[in-house]
Amino acid sequence: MILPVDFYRRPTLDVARDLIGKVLVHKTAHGVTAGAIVECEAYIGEDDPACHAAPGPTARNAPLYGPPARAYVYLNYGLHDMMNAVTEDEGRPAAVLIRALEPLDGLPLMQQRRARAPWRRGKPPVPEHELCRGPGNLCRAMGITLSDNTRLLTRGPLTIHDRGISFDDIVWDGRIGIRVAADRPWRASVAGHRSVSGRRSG
DNA sequence: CGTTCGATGCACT
DNA sequence: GTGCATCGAACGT
Repeated sequence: MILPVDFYRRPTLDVARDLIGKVLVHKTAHGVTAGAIVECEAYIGEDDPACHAAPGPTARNAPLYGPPARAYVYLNYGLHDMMNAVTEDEGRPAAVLIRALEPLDGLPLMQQRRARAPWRRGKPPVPEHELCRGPGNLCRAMGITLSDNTRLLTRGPLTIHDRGISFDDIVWDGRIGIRVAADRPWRASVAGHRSVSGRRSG
């Protein structure tokens, strides 16, 4: 079942929690890839210094101000595409950053896309649980790029589904990789899952 | 085990 | 010109 628009039109922390275990699906000419979300982060409003809406409306962050259930994709560090799901009502800029997936479908295609990265040339294949570990890596493995920005997530090539997967032990931590407001516990992840980014404990 | 640092493109000031 | 919601290699314990 594809998640309806009303799934996203809710408080962003609720959406982030409920996105854990949901399945991101991308269909392209090369084939279908899919993975279960095991890590994501909430970015909520102009009062959140780490949210792209903090400076107020700009050309880049316009999708955050738009209606929910759309993708907000942007380029970071000149190298990595980042994919968010826009949440809450139009005019309330907020989104959930998808940070890691457990690969489910199209693993060979994921492998192929990861191997095509310039810095991976001539390197051994990526282990399965690392294919979609980290926001930049998952976009590369899934073939998600800037051209998917503003796309509706309720139909078309890029969708998020409920396949009845659920994880126990969902934990909240501070968001990763930001230099401001890193103390807000707005990062949801599956405890101990091998595809979750950041420090591994064993 | 840990920390540092370069690659790389574009939005924003 | 500056600074990223990163990745992974290189180096120091």
